[in-house]
Amino acid sequence: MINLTVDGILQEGASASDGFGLFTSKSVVAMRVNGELRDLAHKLADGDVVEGVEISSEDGLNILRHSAAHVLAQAVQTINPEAKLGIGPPIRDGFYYDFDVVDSFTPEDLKALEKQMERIIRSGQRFVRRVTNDGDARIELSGELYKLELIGLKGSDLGEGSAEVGAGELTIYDNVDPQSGETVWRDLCRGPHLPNTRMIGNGFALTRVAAAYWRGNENNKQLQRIYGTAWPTKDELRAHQERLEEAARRDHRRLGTELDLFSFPEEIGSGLAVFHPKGGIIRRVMEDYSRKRHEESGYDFVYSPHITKSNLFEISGHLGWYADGMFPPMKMDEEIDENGVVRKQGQDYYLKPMNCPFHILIFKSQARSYRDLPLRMFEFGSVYRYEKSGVLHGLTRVRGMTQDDAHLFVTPDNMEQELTDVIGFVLGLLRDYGLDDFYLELSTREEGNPKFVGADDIWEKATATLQKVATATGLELVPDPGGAAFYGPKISVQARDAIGRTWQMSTIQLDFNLPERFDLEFTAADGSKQRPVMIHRALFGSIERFFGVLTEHYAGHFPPWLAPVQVVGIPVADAFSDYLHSVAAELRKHGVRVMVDDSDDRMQKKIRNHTKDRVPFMLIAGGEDADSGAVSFRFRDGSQENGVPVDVAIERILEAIKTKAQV
RNA sequence: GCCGACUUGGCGCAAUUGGUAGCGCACCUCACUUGUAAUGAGGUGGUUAGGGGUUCGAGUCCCCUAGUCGGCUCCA
Repeated sequence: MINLTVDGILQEGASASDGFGLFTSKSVVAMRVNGELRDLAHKLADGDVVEGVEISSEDGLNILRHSAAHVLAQAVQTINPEAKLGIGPPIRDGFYYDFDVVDSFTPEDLKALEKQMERIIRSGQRFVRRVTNDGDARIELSGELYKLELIGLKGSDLGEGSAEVGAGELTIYDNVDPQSGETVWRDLCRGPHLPNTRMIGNGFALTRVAAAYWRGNENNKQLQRIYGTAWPTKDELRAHQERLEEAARRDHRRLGTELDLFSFPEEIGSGLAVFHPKGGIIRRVMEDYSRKRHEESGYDFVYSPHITKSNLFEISGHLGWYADGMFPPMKMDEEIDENGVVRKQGQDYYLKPMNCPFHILIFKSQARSYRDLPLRMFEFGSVYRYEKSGVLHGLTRVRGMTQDDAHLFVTPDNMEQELTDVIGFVLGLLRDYGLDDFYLELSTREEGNPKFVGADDIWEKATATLQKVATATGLELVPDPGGAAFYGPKISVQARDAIGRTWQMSTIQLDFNLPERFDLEFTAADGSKQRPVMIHRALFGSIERFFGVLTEHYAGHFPPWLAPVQVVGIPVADAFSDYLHSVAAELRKHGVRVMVDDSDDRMQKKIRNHTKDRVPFMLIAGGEDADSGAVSFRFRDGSQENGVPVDVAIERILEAIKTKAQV
């Protein structure tokens, strides 16, 4: 008889000695004992504080997925005993397991492995924890070289490998066949696990195979990784798969083709996009509005060339630490005349990977006074970065892009006000584009790491300032210690889209390095020379990327102010084309992007076409409408409103455009 | 960059074990003139990403190059 506190209630003289006795609900799959996750089989001691872990909780799902990963590994080694085990942790929505195998897995292999997993699951093997020690484990797992490496690393920072060996005792989980009582498989593992494999149920699926570097280091061997997903029920698995399908339907690469917005012609090269007329309208409207807002907020518009002599990026330091990410130089060789005299000096020119040094030169073009500051320079600056081929992804990771880039040169005294203004500006503008669910991330330096440049006091002041202005927004603030660039701390704005995915949008970054390198200064009120602080800030990140994010956010249903075609007129029959043309002419006078579909398709076909094209307003007119001076609205969702007087219809359309409403 | 898969007319897809490229949409022509998601008929269009090889014969097999996709690593 022991005393336990179970789910917050004190049980004196409890008869149960483990979780099986304590929790009768089948949905409790593990427990927290004094804060530590334990198997249900864990023997409880007097005074323990115990909480049941529901399978649908975050901990429960992780345990389910981790157990599924074990079953996958067992299945792989059943089919291929030569496979060596890497690590197999739970991840968001699922799990993976890494294997060292001679031949990589195929989709057919996955089918076979799923079948094998089902067999293991149905056999109801028990997961049994066994404490071991380094020496015994090394003997027992002598064939598993990766596991041996993990044993050697026990206690150090393993990242995802921490599912294998934790800080406490070294443990192995045996899979015990319930009929024979024999151990049929084992894995080095910290646990905990489900009581038995049967509880994994049928809500799992293997999803894909991929290569992954052992312990995440690209200098290490690549292992074959199998990804899977696992849920408490088949229905939840199905719901997850439907979420993936919804994301696929919204994929901007697919919509870019379907809606004729942009393409990546192979002839131009990887990661280099062209915008088609319809995408061009959206982009231009995005840019126009951004320009207008910047103008209203006191930014100066500047322009700079796409290429520069190497010298500029030597001063900035980019060639020193970032040359791999830049396109290689255009070499202008020196010319020597017949007398051996250098007529023209050789030069390397580079495509710019960033705009800051150019803006700095504008700052330096004259002596600056504290009265000039803050100085805010804005440019839609096109930059080129030689991203590795494997990382390119639609518009969100490209090699040529245009940043909505600004650099603010401020005095240390300006800093707080300026940062407050910038963050307000950023959030306001993002909201205008239809994103309104944000959180902030504050990236700070790692204490004691010498790679971070700049004086301690200015780091402290800058970090405190960022913290203060970020907190003042009232948004959730996630710390990112050690995530700062070496030259300064930053705030990044993370936005959640319509289906809950988060995208890193704007960054606001302080820079103590470039003002130093370029020896920037201004004359203070007391006549002394002082160094300004630089703030880098991009709202969209890049226009291309933001375009991609908005496309996915709206699933192609751009709000009227952004839609390439805002209104399309559809006559019920040819005879009503002229009537709709006159309505269109009136709309056009107000700057509305409108067309009348007077092709000889049938009306139903036109409705179908323009619905698929995501035109926000379809205006339909036939005899009834023409007679009464009205039109009928049809919207993208299929709803309709008939007999709306033309002037009312026009007013509604103009209002929706003006207010940036979604329809 | 690494591992794997993939690349067939503008788009989406077919083509038994290698036997000599088809379909839908789009496009063009003609007819039809229609009240809320596909009118009918006819037609144009591909040396199967590019190059090389094996073979009597290659979209199908092999190699190289480019591109795409999924991951890994990376993202100043």
